[in-house]
Amino acid sequence: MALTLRQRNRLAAMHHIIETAIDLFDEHGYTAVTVEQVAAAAGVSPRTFYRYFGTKEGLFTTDTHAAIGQDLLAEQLDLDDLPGTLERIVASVHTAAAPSGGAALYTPWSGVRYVLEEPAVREAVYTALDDLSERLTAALRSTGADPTRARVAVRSYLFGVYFGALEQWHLDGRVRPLLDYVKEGSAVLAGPSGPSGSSG
Amino acid sequence: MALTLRQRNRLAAMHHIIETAIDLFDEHGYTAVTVEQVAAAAGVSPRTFYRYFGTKEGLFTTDTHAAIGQDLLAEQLDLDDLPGTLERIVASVHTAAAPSGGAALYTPWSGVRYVLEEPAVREAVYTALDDLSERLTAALRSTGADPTRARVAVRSYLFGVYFGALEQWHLDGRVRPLLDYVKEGSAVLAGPSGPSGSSG
DNA sequence: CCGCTAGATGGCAGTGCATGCCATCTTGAC
DNA sequence: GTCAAGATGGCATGCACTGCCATCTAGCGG
Repeated sequence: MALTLRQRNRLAAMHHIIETAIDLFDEHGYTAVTVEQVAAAAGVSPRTFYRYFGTKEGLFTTDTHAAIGQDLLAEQLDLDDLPGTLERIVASVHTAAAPSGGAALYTPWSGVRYVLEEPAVREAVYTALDDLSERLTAALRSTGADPTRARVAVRSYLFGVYFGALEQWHLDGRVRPLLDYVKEGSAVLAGPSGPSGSSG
Repeated sequence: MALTLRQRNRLAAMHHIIETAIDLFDEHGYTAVTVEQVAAAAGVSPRTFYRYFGTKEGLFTTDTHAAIGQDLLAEQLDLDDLPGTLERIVASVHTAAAPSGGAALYTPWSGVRYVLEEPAVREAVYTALDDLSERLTAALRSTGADPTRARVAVRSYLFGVYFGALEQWHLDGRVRPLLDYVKEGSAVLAGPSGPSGSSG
């Protein structure tokens, strides 16, 4: 591992705070639980909480394994095939969340409910998607793509296909695989008749 | 007019507060100006400011002519032709903002800079788009459209085409008409080859 | 084993956003 | 003129978040 002891302790503490916070949220509701209460329950000071996550919503938007996440994205990214990239990443995260052999390092689905149902968290996630959009748009433009086309395509896949599929998957009770929704969403944009709603 | 005296006074006061606020923002910056300062400069109490706009960012997301806005949307809305709907609304707002004969009731472009450049405002606008997405998705579903297809299509047009076009238009210095960007954005989604970035 | 340096943490005070409550004032109907 | 309803202001409060400084700990060299 390329992480020092301090870095590993930090990540462990962050995961502990996240799990403690979600337990409190499940019991009392997101808005009713204060950052001070989360920090106290997790055994850290509020000041440290803010140093870790920046904001209360940062619990859901901070990439707690930034190194891994960056590697995964860089590894799967294909700017000429955005739907394929999205599907591969969703597939990777999904298998990682349901491990068959090793221990799950991190279960990213425990907080999805708050991402979709809590307005403040949802808002923060939009900002995170916004940041990612900007980076991907810049990357796509560096390959020679038209600025407007690049911007619209990236944003449509992230805010439209990805977030839309995630929400519909959640609303439907998480029965069918998320990947099915992502594929159907990609088909909406790539379909020969365009994304007009008249073909439902 | 269908508005009572109280309603007209309220709208006039809101417009006055908005203009006062933007003047202060232009001079000192958005974050450096407090709600208390805006309220004092506009001659109202902070409590009234919050009753009008809900939040500081509500200055940019509150529809100050809700009745007119709703009429416009309902009038132009065609669920079978989302790109056409978007283009007609953009065209309407643009002509309203550059009046040739009568006086401009409202200039919606004075605050666009903050919508795109100020993170807190941008975030709030995302939530406003999110609300609109939900309403349009519900309307589209009521026509028999597939849930996932409806959700992805609406969100792609609002977050991808509309917001993306607005941002690129702003980044390019607002030289070409916004409508051009919207049309190009719509073409990205409706194009025969799909929204992949390889055709730039 | 002992200090030293740098980074991490905690405590504290302060600011600003936002809301609830109640008193006061204005509007508009009778 | 009277009265109810609505709009406004002032006050108190809670919570998110930040800057500042003191303290503690990890990790390294002697």
